[in-house]
Amino acid sequence: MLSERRLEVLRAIVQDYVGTEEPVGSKALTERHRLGVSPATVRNDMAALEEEGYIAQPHTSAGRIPTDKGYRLFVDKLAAVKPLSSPERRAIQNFLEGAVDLDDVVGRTVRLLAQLTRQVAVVQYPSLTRSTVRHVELLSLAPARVMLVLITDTGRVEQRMIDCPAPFGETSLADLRARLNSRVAGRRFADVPPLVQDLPEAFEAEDRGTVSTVLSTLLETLVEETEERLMIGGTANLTRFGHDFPLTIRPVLEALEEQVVLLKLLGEAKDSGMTVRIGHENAHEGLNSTSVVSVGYGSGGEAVAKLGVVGPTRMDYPGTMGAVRAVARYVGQILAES
Amino acid sequence: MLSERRLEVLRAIVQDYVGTEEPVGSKALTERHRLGVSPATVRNDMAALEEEGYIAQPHTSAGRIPTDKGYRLFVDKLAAVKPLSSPERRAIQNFLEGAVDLDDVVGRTVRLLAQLTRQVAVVQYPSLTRSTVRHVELLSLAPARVMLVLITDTGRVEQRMIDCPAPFGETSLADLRARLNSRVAGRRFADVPPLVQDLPEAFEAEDRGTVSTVLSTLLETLVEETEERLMIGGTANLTRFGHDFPLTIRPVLEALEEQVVLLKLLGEAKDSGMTVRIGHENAHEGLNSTSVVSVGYGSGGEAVAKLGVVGPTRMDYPGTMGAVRAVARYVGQILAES
DNA sequence: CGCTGGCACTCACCCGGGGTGAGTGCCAAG
DNA sequence: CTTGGCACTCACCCCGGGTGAGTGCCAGCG
Repeated sequence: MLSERRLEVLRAIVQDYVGTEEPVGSKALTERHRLGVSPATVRNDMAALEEEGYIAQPHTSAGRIPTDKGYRLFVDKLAAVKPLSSPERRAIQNFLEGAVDLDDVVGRTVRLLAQLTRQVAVVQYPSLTRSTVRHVELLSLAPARVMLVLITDTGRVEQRMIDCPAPFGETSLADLRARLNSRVAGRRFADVPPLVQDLPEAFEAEDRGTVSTVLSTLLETLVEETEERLMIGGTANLTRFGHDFPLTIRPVLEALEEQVVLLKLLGEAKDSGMTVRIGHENAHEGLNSTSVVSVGYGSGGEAVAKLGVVGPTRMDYPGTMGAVRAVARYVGQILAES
Repeated sequence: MLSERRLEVLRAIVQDYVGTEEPVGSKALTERHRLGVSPATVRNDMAALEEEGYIAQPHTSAGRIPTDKGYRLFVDKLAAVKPLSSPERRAIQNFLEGAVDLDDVVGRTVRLLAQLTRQVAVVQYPSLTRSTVRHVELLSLAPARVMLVLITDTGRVEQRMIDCPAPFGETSLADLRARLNSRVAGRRFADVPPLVQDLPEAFEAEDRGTVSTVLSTLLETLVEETEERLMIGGTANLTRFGHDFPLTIRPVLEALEEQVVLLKLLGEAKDSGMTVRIGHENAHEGLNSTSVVSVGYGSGGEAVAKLGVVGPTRMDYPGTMGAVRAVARYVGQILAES
């Protein structure tokens, strides 16, 4: 177990390194932090910390920098989430309140988060699995061609084109539309399948094939669209990454272009509470020198999606966590109101 | 007027510089191109080209690099668009044919273009202005609340929530829906306004307010959504930009995040044929060291949107132009089929 | 036993200088 | 107009010494 002071030394190292981006030495530490001990003592502590793997030196006779393990200890034990100032909070609220539709909410959120943290922001669209159906619409575009439109309570609209096995009359269509809506409107996606299972039986034999096709398309949509979309922003902040750009930044940009990777990234995070994944804790190789701070957000008490930021492992964790948490809360509020 | 040979020298300089990314000198030129003259002669030509502003030297006693003006002359007079090889063409077609919906088409196109050109690709969603209305749907969500859904021939769906000034019955709604569709279905957006102007007159006095509201919302949607969306990809290719990254890449990333900037960028391009904007020809400051190659694409003979790539002024123009043109053609085909 | 000051050592970083070579401009001759 | 020759420039590379921040170790002190 590390002594109290050694933890204090680690905290000081992390703070200084995050500020200066340069390896920090024993003398500088004692000057900038009131540790109450001499550089020599700090050196001993540093040797111990290095022994335990919390810090490392880039080359002999240079200062120390925190390792992933060091950052991990820092965020777990040493860092308090830093709340935002009240002007900042007001700014957030004002900025988000101007949104006119879901795309706009997500767009504003991503820009806001990128600006607040000065890092890359990632915001997942509210997920459909936990959403409810607001309305299902069926349109006849041709005798044997129907368009299915699904509207969710989060304001998302999905459409599908359906080729029917047999011509389908306007009256049958209206009938199906009415029955469908009375059964599924207001229901959660996951609850829909059993509710519509027996619907074909209510129709004439000649229409049953079409009804089944429509239903299976609907269920498909519910499942497929659980594969969520997301928006990213603030990639320009990657240029503040380090001095050794090309090699560092490239894999990150590549990873950020793969929505699949990002979705997996957010998916790996805990469903409730804030998650911080540091450096090599991220499965994706390109993100081994980045940290991901993410949190769920939602309109009610329940989280419907996640948002977060991606930045260098050398980031201001307390500040970033504070910003992420605050933004998530306000977005939740906005969604609940609309 | 520049002599034939001097133009040839300029072409050689552009080609070599694009290949090596290093200033090119007189001796290297004569060695790599069969110009039939000595380095000394080339030096004279280079001096003349520099005098005219087509090339410049980064510092005294270094080779020359083309200026924006030099590239301009190159693409206007000296470069032939390079057609793709037939395996490439087949690959394009195969890749695009797998698309399942509009988002997918655009997504695939952007990835394809980024990969082919190894640059940043920008693809605009098919625009609504030149599209036609496939169907307008009205849904009653509450007595005085209607949802308007607009479906276009390119497969795009837009929805708007409308608060009615007075309750609106199902029968009136059905009536309006029918009249609306019979008038506007199949029409181009721009032609819609005069066609619906007199519609309120066909309704009872109590419903006229609502009908007007619905109509104005529809017209608003047509106009507003002319503000087009777009998708970008291949930003990781920016890392191949130059050796002096941070300063070059940052403004470009910033510009790429602003959809408005990109839309303006594509908007400035000619409506028909390929447009190449080189370096300072781009209004936006952040893109002063980039070139933009763009072209319109569409399902019929007419262009409904644009796509293009953004890359360093030092790019392979013939190859890039060939790829852009080919992709635009195939996307047009795909859109026409669906 | 832990803290402290002292001390020798390491090593990245910062010059300054000579050498090298690619490239240039100019000129006189073909 | 082209060409070979020539002197000149200057970015780049490499080398070597000086500097300073930082380290590890150790002996002494509370």
